[in-house]
Amino acid sequence: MSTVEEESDTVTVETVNSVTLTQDTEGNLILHCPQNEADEVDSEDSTEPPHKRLCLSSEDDQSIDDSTPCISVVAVPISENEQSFEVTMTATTEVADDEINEGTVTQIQILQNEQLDEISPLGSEEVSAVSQAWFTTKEDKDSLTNKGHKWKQGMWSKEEIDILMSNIERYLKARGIKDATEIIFEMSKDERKDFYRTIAWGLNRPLFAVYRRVLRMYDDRNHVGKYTPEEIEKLKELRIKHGNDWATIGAALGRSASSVKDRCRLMKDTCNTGKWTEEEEKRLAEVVHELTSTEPGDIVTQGVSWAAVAERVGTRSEKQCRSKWLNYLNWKQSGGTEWTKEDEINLILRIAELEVSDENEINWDLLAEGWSSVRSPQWLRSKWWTIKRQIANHKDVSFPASTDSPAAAVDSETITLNSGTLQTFEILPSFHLQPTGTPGTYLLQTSSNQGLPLTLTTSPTVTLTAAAAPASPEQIIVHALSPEHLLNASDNVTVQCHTPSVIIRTVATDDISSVTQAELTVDSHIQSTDLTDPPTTLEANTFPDEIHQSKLSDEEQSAYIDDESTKFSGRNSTELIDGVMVRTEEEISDTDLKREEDSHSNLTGAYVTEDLDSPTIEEQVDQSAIDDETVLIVPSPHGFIQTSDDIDNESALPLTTLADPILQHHEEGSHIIGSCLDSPDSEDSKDVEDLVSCH
DNA sequence: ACGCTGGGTAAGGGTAATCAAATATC
DNA sequence: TGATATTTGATTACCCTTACCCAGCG
Repeated sequence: MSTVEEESDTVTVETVNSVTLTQDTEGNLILHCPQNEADEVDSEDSTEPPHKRLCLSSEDDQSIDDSTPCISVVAVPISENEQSFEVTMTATTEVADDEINEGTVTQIQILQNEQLDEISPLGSEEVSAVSQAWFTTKEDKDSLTNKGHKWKQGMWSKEEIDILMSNIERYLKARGIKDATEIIFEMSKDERKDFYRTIAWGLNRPLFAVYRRVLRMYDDRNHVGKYTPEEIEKLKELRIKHGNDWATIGAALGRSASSVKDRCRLMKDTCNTGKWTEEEEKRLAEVVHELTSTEPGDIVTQGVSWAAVAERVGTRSEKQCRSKWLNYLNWKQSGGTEWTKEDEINLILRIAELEVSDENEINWDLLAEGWSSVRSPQWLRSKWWTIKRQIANHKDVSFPASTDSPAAAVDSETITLNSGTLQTFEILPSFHLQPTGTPGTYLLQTSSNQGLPLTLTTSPTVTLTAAAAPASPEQIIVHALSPEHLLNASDNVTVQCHTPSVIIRTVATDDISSVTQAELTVDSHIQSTDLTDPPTTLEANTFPDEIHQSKLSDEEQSAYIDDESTKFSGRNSTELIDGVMVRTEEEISDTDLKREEDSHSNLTGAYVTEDLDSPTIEEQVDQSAIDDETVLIVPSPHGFIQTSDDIDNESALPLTTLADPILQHHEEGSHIIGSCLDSPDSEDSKDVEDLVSCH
């Protein structure tokens, strides 16, 4: 506990650890802490620089939570021998000032590095050490590496940029500076002392990486866009005049040095453009193999000096050579096969199986290994990106969902299918399943600021989320359709999911008391599906009773089960109907075809086909009832299909916690929400492939 | 003189977005 | 068969790391 006294330009805060906080005339808060006392809480090897973090907490000691202002500062010894260290708390001035001005009692804790883990998302000793190191030399890097430090490389994630921007913002605020460019481009090194170090906090990147990024971000000569023919001409002249003095050339062109440097790399007097001739390709292959000491037919994706290759090829730039080789020629020469839809699905599944928390963790080399239709790891990565880009909100969706939330949280991957074609794939944040009181019935809830986990774009789209929460006894797959998709069912939509059995039914508005709710109904006592046996059959008689049927379309419904396959089948083929149709599809493998033959044999085939005499969606859902909801009901693999009673809307409904965010995000109105429960104990269930068609 | 700090530069491997040509589909 | 949509190849603006350099300072 500490008391605060306020002075004209200096604030001193005494703490239990006798830490002294002062504010200088520039508004910086400076912490003074006797070394011996710091040692009490810092048992670190004294050879390690003291990286401490201050935590301000209110008197009621809410400990460390979101409501508690936490601050990050670097504690740097004033000198090796002095018994104190000094900290500049630029990032937290506002919080500190508030506390101080209000005269509240503030507690300052000095946490050891280990403790930082508890309060900082990225906080760890490694993070501190890395983000405060410039890495000037190879030795610096090796030294940190040898100490077990690791740091992030590659493209900056949105989260990292957010942290950086936030750090900069707080730095500016603390010093009353309006524009960061003042610091970056106008201040002297001395004036901006500690700027980069301060804003690097919380980032697991070396200081020079932060420095680079900040320079790029705030350099208005960067991001200027495409070079005009005039600029190119001028660039050529300047290049002759100034050689590799990129800074000078850039200044003359109003471009950043790196921009003009990069542009010059693309301009080679002898460069051809357009289609490669056979002769060029031949030469490229020869040069690559020669320079890498490999043989024709070998797969070469790394360790190639493209500048050297381009030099020898003569008619192409290094970029052109690299692109041609990695995206075509090497694959062609080594007997690669064509990329198919199955490959695409396979890619999605393989990535899902990796269960990596960050896309950057994906080892594309490993993933591409032995995959004949993959042209190169780099190519595969871009393929993945292409798939992702097809999702409208892919930029807003973080890669993985964390799985360590309570049982009700389900991590999901989403696959969007459009008109029978696999369109997109993404992994979404957690969903929350809430028991409704009706056994086997859950509510699906998305996190507060998360949009509907469904990609409902201009064309009929079904999004399917495949749950992968190991802790959840019943995994869930959800997909949805906008009402338009049902009403304008001129397109076929097929959803494939990894569950042993799927049954879809629709529920009219009247059946649902709240239009803002989405209901997932799961019945666990229906017929059990033996996933260990190849084609498993879902019995037709397990299908919903009159109530269900009244909500189902006239069309046949079927569920397809394939426990052998770990892949999604490629395409679909569904004819359209009015309403909702559940139907088995099969298209790729012989096995599938065989099952198709058995589709009407409920007990032996992989399919369950049912003819339901029910109104069509069009009949049930009129425009005035746009908020109607359609529920897809999917039985647990080990369970049974729910009876009509179970699915009774009245029993299932009063569920108000769900869906508002979903529906609000999608004004189209009603959606079909379906769930597939995956068996908790069966790995096989993951290998099950279901095809459900909705029309 | 030397090591450290805090930058700074050039080179080049790489990514992601866009454009255009080729091909498929309606 | 022609229009349109989709796929694929090529291009390019921009990003990031590596390796090296340098001035100022204690």
